[in-house]
Amino acid sequence: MSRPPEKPYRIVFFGTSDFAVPILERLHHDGGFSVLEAVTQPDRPAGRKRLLTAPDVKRAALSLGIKVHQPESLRDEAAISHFKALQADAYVVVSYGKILPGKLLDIPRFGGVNVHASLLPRYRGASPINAAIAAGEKETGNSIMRMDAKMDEGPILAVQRLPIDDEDTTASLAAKLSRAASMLIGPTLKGYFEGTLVPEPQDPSKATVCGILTREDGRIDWSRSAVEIERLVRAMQPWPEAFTRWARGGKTPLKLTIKKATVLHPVSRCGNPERPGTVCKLSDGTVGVNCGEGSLILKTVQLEGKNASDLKSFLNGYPDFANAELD
RNA sequence: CGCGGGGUAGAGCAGUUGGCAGCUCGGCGGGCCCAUAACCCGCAGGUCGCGGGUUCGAGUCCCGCCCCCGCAA
Repeated sequence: MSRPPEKPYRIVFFGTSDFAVPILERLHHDGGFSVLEAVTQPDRPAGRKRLLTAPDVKRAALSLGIKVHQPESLRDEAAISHFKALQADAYVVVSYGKILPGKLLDIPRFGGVNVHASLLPRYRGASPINAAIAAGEKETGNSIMRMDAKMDEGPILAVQRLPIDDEDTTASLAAKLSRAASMLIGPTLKGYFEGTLVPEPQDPSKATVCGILTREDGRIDWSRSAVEIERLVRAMQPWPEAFTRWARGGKTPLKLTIKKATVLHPVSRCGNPERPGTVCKLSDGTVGVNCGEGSLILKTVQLEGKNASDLKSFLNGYPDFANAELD
């Protein structure tokens, strides 16, 4: 506001995944900022063909005409001198995927500002959206903080809250959060730069931490409750996806991904109260699975090697699934 | 050349040593019933992913290509 448009703040953007893209775009189109370059992870081999793949932020930056920088390391002398030469006012960091060393954060006069998709100090760490859904939270949000050397522990500049819908997956919720954060980033940066926003320290006694997800985090433990498993299905979308194993006819078990499920009953089981993981066919033609507590209706599944299909179709091809034991 | 599974009716699948292309669901028509995601009768619907080859004959065997999926990231 007090800043004339010919002197925009000089920003270096650090980001990698698609979550960061709307925020980068917003900053780029905001006349109050000049995005000097987008720092993102190097292209990596990905996909079935092991093709070298560019991060989403790289593609977005290129189409916006923003210079892209993909250092292997931020800790060598070359990196330090590169960033010193940029003479940025601040770094904006959104799901970059690497820790920024303190030495780097000390370079710009306003340091680093990070967007984190949780209501800090809860869900610090690498998978805040997944963790919030899996825990059954009713709301989550974004926190914009000033960065310090420790992970997600810096003082808070701004918070926005967002309800978690019963149907939300990590994919759908991340899209909402990303869009929301893109609206908040500009005003927050300006407030911070101009001193009207006072960073508030986090209360460490309320902190929780979530780690980076692995494939195994998607494995379904049928001894858990139906409510928890249904949340897991949504929390693990789009990756790694909730899965179980089906040893069809005693053959080698195949991975069965549960793409959509609903809670049949939170407490009681379907069919005979067998061991958890037992499938039972219901009178209306749908299929339930007994859990440690309650039972789950499967809606959409995908067997290893096959395309995803709804349960009705699946049963047409695999009628024996109605009596399957899942593991 | 990273490893592996797959492509057959609208959907999901089966198809044996090469020998008339099948099952379940869905669709259409008819029947039955107080009633149904129930049951009975009938009908339609296929360039078997694409292109070559072997053969009297290929969904099936051989070669090339495309696409989907799991592992791996």
